[in-house]
Amino acid sequence: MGENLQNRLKLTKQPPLREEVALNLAIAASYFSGKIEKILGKFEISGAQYNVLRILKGVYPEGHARCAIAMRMIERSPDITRIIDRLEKQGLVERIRTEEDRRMSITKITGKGIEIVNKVNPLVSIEHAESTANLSDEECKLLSELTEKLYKDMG
Amino acid sequence: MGENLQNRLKLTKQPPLREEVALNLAIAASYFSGKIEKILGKFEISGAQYNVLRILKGVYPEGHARCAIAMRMIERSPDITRIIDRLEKQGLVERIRTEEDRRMSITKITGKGIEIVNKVNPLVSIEHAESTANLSDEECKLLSELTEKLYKDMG
DNA sequence: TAACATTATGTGTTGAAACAAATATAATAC
DNA sequence: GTATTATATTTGTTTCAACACATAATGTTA
Repeated sequence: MGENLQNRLKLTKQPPLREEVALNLAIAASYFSGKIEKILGKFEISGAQYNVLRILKGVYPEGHARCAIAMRMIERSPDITRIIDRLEKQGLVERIRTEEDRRMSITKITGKGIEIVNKVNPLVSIEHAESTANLSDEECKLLSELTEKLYKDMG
Repeated sequence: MGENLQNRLKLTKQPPLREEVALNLAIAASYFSGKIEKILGKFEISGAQYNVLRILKGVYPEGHARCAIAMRMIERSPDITRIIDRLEKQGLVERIRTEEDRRMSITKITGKGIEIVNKVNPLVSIEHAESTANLSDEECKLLSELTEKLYKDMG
């Protein structure tokens, strides 16, 4: 067992290899998201909200239906409606009802929403660079490949 | 960019290397925790609760103070008290007030708690093995080392 | 075209997380 | 030995997430 895991969780006995990976992955990811949420807190948006804004900015000036957003979320959330509700209340997105399919409500990012993402993105980039400073480019690529392999054929 | 990431998030342009790592890490970890929480749901406990039980089982028949538990959590939670409240209500842990330091409340896992962990652990092990089936032992070790490097010198 | 299934979103409710402030005890400094 | 500071936990409050169910529109099929 690595000494970092040992220090972090104060484990007394060596966990099986495939449990150790899972633990390390969870710790690393939680560490990352904590850093990012701290940045987002300054702008009074949550990680989930930022995720939605990031997705909508990608298709601006078009919008996305709720289910299209749900598919693209990093952490899948069953309750996009409420996340959009809050973003709408803050004036960061707007809902549009289309005539083609009146079930759908298309959500579009507003100018104010774009502005926030434009302010947040560089800070997030810097944080990512700093958080991964212990890894070389080669190691980053390797880590990307290994994690992608993990979720490859999962629903 | 790997095609798995491409498929999962439907990205149109290549993100910078160090953002790609962060995305992949978050997706993989979320995938893992989703699988585990599905198992835990059958026993009506949350991931955080299981985490506490796992920690307390490690020191049984002794217990831990609240802050000792907090330090050992995989995802750091500012609100262990409430998690313990709920576990206590379910009869899975008990609180003991020690005479040495009357500020502290020592939490100990009960027999019923141990029973649940003993039922859950094998299922979690199997899930971990299945979830990492795409990786060889060597790749698992590598992934462990890389993720440990990430959170190494972080608070 | 009426009936049924499917898809897309919204609502109601309950339980849990986040953050700040409060309480209680212990350790330290003077 | 009292005042101050630090530590350990709990409580209050507000916001957020999860789950099931409800509503509405579309698609499909006899």
